[in-house]
Amino acid sequence: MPSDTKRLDQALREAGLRVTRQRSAIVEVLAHADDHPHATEIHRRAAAIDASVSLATVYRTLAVLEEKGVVTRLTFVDAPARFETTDAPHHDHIIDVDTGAVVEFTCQEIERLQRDIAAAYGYEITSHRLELYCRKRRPVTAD
Amino acid sequence: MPSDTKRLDQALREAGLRVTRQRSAIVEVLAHADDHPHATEIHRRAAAIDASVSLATVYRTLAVLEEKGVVTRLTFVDAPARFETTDAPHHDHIIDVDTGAVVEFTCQEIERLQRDIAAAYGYEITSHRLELYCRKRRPVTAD
DNA sequence: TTGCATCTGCGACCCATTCGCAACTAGATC
DNA sequence: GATCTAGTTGCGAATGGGTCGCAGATGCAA
Repeated sequence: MPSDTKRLDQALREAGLRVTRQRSAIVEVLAHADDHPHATEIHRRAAAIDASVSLATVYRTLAVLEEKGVVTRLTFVDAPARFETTDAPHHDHIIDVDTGAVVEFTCQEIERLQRDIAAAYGYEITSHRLELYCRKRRPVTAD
Repeated sequence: MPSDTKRLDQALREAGLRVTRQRSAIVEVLAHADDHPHATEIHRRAAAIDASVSLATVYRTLAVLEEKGVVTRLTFVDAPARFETTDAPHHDHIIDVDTGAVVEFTCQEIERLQRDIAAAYGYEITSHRLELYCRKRRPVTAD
């Protein structure tokens, strides 16, 4: 039971939300996931903990947690939404187009440039999205 | 009839595709659009030129043009896909969250940083997406 | 233990997008 | 210009991620 589980359970409680069996199962799954699963996958895993968890409840719980800022929804190109716990303050993503793997990264320099650009057009950034769809570089061989 | 229309018509022909009334209407709409319309809006406008254009054909034509690299599909958060002609080599987008307006911008510095980051993780970028969801800055007033 | 507002499962529904299919047509060939 | 046929089309049904309404279940405060 990582502290993440408690943290998320706590988040539910603090938000004035009831801690139900279903929500606990979902939160447990999120706390253990390190692979940005999508809703159906979260449902599959949560159902393994508590068979009564329905997909609708998974979506509802994810929506609630997202609203509370505890979970972040990632919407990549041509794919169902994926989810991650909001533990790190902010980061962007590299998506391996071959495997679907997701790598997180941060770059303060880019963040700064973004703010500058927005400001230049008279805007303030409310949120942003930076995704690099990538392919593993072939290791350098003697061919 | 801007040259864009001819360019797109040409693209159809060069790609070995037939230039039909429907496609001409759709291409005409795209050539004139400067507001990144979504499929339904493109359909509405194309139907005004040729009432026989169906929504299915709009989607099919957009898919074909996208495949040929003549049109780019923009998939923003919580919104149907929008489309733009691929005239400028590359740019990213600022989306006004209040009005839905889209502003294009480029930043070579960010492009470079992206490549560096991907490389640091052993990746090559195949495509990327950078969107700034923004709100107009309140003009400075004496409050 | 009770009371009830919050949650839940279920199945219907929504909305953007795609697909199957028979009818149509661009445009190469005669 | 008439013919031929593979590429296109409109229609309506299907798909798929996600949401909703409702009646029944259940945290949890009292």
